[in-house]
Amino acid sequence: MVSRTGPRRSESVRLAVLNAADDLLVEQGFAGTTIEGIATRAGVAKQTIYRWWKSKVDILLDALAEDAREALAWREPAGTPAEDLVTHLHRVAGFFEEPAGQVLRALLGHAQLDKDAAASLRAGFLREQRERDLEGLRGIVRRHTGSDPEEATLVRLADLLLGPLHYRVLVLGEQADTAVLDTSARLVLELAARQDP
Amino acid sequence: MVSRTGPRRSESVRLAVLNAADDLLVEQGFAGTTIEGIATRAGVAKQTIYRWWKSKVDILLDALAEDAREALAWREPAGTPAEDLVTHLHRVAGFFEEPAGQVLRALLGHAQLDKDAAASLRAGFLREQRERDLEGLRGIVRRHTGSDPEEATLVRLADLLLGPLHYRVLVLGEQADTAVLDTSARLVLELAARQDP
Amino acid sequence: MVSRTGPRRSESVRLAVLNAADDLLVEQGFAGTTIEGIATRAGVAKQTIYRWWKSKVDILLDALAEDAREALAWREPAGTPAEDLVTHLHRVAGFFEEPAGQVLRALLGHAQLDKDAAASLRAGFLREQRERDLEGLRGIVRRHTGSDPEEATLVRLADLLLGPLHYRVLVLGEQADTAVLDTSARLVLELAARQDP
Amino acid sequence: MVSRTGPRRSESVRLAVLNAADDLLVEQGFAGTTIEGIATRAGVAKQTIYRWWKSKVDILLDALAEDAREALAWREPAGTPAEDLVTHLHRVAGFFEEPAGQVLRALLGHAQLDKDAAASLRAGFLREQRERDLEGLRGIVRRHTGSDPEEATLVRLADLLLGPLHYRVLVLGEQADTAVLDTSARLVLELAARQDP
DNA sequence: CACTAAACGAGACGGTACGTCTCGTCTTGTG
DNA sequence: CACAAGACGAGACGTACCGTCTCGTTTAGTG
Repeated sequence: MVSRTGPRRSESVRLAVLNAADDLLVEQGFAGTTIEGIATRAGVAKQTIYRWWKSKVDILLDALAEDAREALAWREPAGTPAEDLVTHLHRVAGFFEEPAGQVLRALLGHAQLDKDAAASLRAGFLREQRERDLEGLRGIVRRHTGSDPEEATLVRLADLLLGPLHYRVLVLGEQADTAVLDTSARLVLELAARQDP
Repeated sequence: MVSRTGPRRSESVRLAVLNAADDLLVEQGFAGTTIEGIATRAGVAKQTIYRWWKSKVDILLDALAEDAREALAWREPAGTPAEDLVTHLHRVAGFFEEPAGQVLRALLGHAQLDKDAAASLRAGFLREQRERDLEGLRGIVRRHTGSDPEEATLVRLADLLLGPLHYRVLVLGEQADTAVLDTSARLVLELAARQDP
Repeated sequence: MVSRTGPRRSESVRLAVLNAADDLLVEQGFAGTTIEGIATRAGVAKQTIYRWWKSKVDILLDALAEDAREALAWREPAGTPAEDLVTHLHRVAGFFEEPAGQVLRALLGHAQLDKDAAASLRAGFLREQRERDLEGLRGIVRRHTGSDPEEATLVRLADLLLGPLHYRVLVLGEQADTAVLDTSARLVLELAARQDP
Repeated sequence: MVSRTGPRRSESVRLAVLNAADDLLVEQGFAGTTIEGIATRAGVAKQTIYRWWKSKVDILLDALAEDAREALAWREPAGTPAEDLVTHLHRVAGFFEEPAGQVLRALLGHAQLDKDAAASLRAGFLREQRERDLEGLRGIVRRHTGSDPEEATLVRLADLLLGPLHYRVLVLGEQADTAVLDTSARLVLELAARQDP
């Protein structure tokens, strides 16, 4: 006999918790986002939260997976490789202004403070996003040069492409401007064409 | 008459607190670095800490100022501009492995979680470091090309130089490798020479 | 539907707190009886104490109610009215030497220092004890004289009976001796018989 | 050589401290009367207070000595012994309503909580006041009966005289009314005349 | 249609750290 | 050298959440 008796996990509870966490993060910041607060706001018992999530970081990771995958996905070709690349970069930059982007920012920030949280984030969302980024960039380069770059080269191109943007946002705390995004994109394509970096 | 009567702020207390905070951050992480713990470790009363610092972040900012300025300074020319630039980048990358670098990492992480902390960090240490970086890079470019870059160009070059490194460390959580640092440095000098980006 | 869901107040916690408070008062005195100390000694969290009591005085009032009612009760007739009256007085005098008597002494003392505490003590324990005293004395007088005294007379008799005892203990800080207790008792019965004061 | 060099204890400081303590006790109660508060209100440094007094109780004892001696003194005969006795009792009852009476009440209350404070109070003010009371009562009895009472008798008479009053004020927290004071006084004189109690 | 059995709300509990308050001591410069 | 000013170590205050643990109630299958 396989199936259990009794009630199943309530999907409405799950969504209420994720939404409450998202809302609190935007309204109260990371420190103000407490399990106690999420429970109250979601109309849920603390025990119910602890039944399904290990910590508030775990909740936010869940919320992020729900929201960020699509927002940071590489889209189908819609113009020249250069245009598509710049468009993607701008989408990423814009993402950091949205609520879901705030969640990512908070998780990246918390990852600097907590090795376990860092491991979870990197083993899950960041690893997948890194794969999506490399795959997306590989497609752009292929369309631009007609051939696939080597893996090591691709990795370095991705760092050059995404590094300045993240540096502006995470370290300098400023929105990335068009100039720096355009430069990054142009450079990456130029280097890819040279087959040199 | 200018000078106050009564005892003055004790410098030994100040140093004991900064050291205790540094030590605890490395040993226990950011969450484990509590005011209570710092006070105990430093052999100091909590009230004394609250008299001089607003929060543990404030303490860490103070500790950072004490330790990081020199470590992240641009040195006098010692080789070709390219050599000096790569050397500097490696020094920055190495800094993140040191205790003081852990403090910076923690503060950058916490800045993603707390707007006030972000403002303090950016109004103080990061603004000064940004100035040092721009000034240092300006000197390198001048020696490399014989003339000063425009300010807007310089800013973009700095983002290209430092972005990939910080992206590797803060987002991907890996040490920056020689390949990516060399590429960043080489590219920046090439762009500076072209006077184009 | 009446009953709440969830866990109920733990009686064992309540008793542990009351006992810890009693013990600390005797061992450390009133100032040394801190909420922190009670919590530690009772093996209880501070928050648990604050959930059920407003202050340490509130705890001591609770402890007093638990212990003092019986000790200060008027007993069934066991001899002549005069004998019973003297016996009761000696029991009251002896009570001040016991731990529970120390609690009452402390609360009476603190009531001189804090109007709120005074109000709590008088609205609760002291009012009830006053009623018990008047009722007990009324019974003695009835047995002695064959009729009930007037209420105003009864009040004055109670003050004459209990005043010297409390004056010795609280003001002079000496144990009440047999002579003064006997005199008080004898006088009160004499006055009651005269139906005069 | 007797006299010291340098400044002497400042009498104005002494009075400022005593007044500040008195005022604070009336305005803020005993707990609100802190050394820190007294120092601020008196415009005096804490150290200066600790130089001359051991604690706030010590200050209040000092203030009491200044104010209460006269108020609780037995006056010269002005009428019949009975009249003088009742008058004195009313003066004592009234004293508890005055600021200086509040100080005595606070010190009596605190004496229930602190053995050291109790010892100081009883070794000083209370012992002297007890002597004044016995002496005063002895004079009244002598005038009333023509002879001196025995010492043991005198003590018991004093307890009967003052006990009900103090019981009303300190335990029941009510003002002593005329009826109880008159009864006490009348009884004491009657017993003295009988030469019996 | 009972009879399980788990999910859920509520919330008591032992803890830990928070930031504040006052204590009594010690230090420094002024009159 | 008394004094004002105030830094300092100490430690209790009352609060906020933590994560764990009962409780009764509700909701599905199972027999």
